[in-house]
Amino acid sequence: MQIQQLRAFREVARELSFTRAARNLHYAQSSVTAQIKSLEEAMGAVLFDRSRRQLALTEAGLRLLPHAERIIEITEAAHRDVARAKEAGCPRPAARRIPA
Amino acid sequence: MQIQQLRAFREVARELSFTRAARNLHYAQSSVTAQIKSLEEAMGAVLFDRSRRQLALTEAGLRLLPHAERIIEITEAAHRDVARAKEAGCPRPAARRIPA
DNA sequence: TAAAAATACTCCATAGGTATTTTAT
DNA sequence: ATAAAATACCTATGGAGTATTTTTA
Repeated sequence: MQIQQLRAFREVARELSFTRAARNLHYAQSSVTAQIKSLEEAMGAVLFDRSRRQLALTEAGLRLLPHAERIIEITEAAHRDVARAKEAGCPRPAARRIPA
Repeated sequence: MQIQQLRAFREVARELSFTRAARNLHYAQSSVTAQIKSLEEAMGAVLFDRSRRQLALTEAGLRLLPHAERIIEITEAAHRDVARAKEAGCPRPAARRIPA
């Protein structure tokens, strides 16, 4: 499971379209297809029902989605927090006491 | 930022040793070094203070760690939840209505 | 017919390994 | 002198693209 794949997954889930998701994320359509397929293999489950015209999340996909969103949120928070470490004065990293 | 890198990062943070982390995760030492370096580039910050004998987390590393742990936890929860979708009866995925 | 997804293929980047060198005690 | 981390190097896998085919309405 990769964060990048989760972002593609979330976008496809939102758009219910591989093609539109690809456009939004600046990927080729085939690349999004490959990312979802790879994610499905990692999860051991099919995430989208492709059998009808209108794409739909499967049970497994529905279960994965909130976790994917949470992970993406946390990665963003992590980036923000780490970026803030640069502003904050931290003269000697090793000298810091670890907050409980 | 990749989940795999976060796992390596967490292990190095725990062991305060690239070598031991590599052993624990069944990687070559150079591979862990590369993963951390790549993560550091992704985060735009040095995560470990390598200047002394005893490895230590930097300010940025300290800030990243709880996020890394959280993300790893969620990936595990995601796997569990998706796996449970297989036991649970889900007769026709497409028939499900998407919860608002 | 027309759209969207899947597939075939190509290319290149990079992940991981082994072996070696550098560094810090 | 000795651990440990960094580096050099090599290989193979896979990620991303273009072009094409298949599928479904």
